[in-house]
Amino acid sequence: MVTQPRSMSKKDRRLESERMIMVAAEKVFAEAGFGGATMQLIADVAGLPKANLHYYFPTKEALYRRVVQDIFQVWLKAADIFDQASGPVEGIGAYIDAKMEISRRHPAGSKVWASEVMHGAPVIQDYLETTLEQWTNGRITVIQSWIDRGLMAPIDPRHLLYMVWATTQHYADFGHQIETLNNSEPLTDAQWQAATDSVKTIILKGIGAKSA
Amino acid sequence: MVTQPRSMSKKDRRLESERMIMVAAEKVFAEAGFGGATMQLIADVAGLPKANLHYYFPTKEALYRRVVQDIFQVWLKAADIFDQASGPVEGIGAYIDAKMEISRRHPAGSKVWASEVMHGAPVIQDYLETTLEQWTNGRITVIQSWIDRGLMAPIDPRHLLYMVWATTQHYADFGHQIETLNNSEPLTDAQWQAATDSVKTIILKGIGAKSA
DNA sequence: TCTTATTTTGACCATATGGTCAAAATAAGA
DNA sequence: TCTTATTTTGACCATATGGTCAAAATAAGA
Repeated sequence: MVTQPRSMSKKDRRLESERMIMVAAEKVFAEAGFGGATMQLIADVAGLPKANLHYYFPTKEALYRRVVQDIFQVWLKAADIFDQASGPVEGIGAYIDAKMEISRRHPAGSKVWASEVMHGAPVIQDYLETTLEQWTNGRITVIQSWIDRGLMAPIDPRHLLYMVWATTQHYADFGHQIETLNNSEPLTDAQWQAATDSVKTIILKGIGAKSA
Repeated sequence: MVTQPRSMSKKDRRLESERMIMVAAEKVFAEAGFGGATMQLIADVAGLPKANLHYYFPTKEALYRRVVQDIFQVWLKAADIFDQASGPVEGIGAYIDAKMEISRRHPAGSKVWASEVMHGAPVIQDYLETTLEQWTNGRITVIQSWIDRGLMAPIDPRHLLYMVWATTQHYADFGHQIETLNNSEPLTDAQWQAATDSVKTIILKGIGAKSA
């Protein structure tokens, strides 16, 4: 099946077209913002006529909404690591690893998310109030239990979470600035590793984390 | 002079109009992004007819450019504190204080800056390559000297700076998310203080900072 | 008071953009 | 092979938006 797939099934075409559009949309929304993105540009990037986008996604906003929801899922998944950890060194360490990896692999998604929140979360406000709040409270409980067991210093778990989010996402959202300050070169594997190590070292030491 | 200033001098009118427009523009650009902002909305917020904006600022882009440049100046100024410090506890501590204060007082400015950088810095790329790079290298030298004098652990100064930027600006850029997770209430004075303290505690402890 | 330079403003224009529509193409099933 | 349901696409439309312009208003100076 290496040569021409010639004709795909209707179902496959649909899935493939939707995927092409979503990928293109994520990229364009990240680079231009919701207001600056045009359906025509997304269509060009996806390699489809503009009218076709409107066949799959009724409006620009509906397409944007789907992109943001997708990103939120990736974001949540990375958080699972937290729970199966025995203590802060493992849990927060692994969470930082996962979030740095996402920043590296999905910078566009991170930017779309940042942009959405910065503009007051017009589209995912309900997610913030439900899913995100629950997730956050759950993690706060876990961190608090580590504090209670003497596995880390009595830091406000909330601000610790914000610091992890801020720092890891910064490498995606402000990637352009970081690249410019790196002689306009993308970070190498080694530099990403050094960045991740620095972040982990400072935070884990900063909260006095002990292995369980 | 408490009552009607009735007629202002031409010079004053010019200055006041420009100021009104800049303030309105910062707000609207922060809330809607460059692409989503309209000259009409900026005019409405400024309380002036749209045609008047174009008398003072030839194009939307020129107005945006001025807003971004203004923000960059505030940003740079906060950094002066760094130099007159005797060691990391004082220098980085004061820098975090200053940046948290900016996040609190000028959230719109911070958002415009974040948005500009996220979209590849189309307007202030030259500043990133010149002023920002020089400032960064200068501060790296200072931090390195602290490390050499044994006043802090051998952390890569670059990643330390990124962490400070990321964390402090997060409280402005993601202020909406933080507010949502705070029962949809803005942070109180005490909460801002607690946030600032948390950030300072974790980072200063994380880099093993010693008073000079 | 009169003239001039600057500032303000409503009306207007060209263009870009989100979205629609109907005809053509194509896969699925009879 | 033939019919039907789904998908694709070029052409088109209404509207929003950045920007222009000339007339009116206003402050500065003679």
